[in-house]
Amino acid sequence: MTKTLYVGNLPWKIRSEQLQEIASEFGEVLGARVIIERDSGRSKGYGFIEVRDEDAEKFVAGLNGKKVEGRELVVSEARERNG
DNA sequence: GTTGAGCGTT
Repeated sequence: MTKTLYVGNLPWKIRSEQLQEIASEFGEVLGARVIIERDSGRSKGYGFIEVRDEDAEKFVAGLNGKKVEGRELVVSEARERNG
């Protein structure tokens, strides 16, 4: 089973592939997705990662507050899209 | 050439 985590406070330059590499140091990242504005092509400054449900707590503990490009990431379990 | 709390584009 997998769990989706919300990742906020991302630097503007960060993309999905960067996010996956950053998160991969805490475990296996099954998927990463940084929200990019369709109009401007720039990052919204937050994204989501998909990880093992059993590893989700480790990602939250590791990524939350992690310094990336001089900014601390904010990680928590993502909300449900249908809600 | 900018900005900074939040929860998902085509």
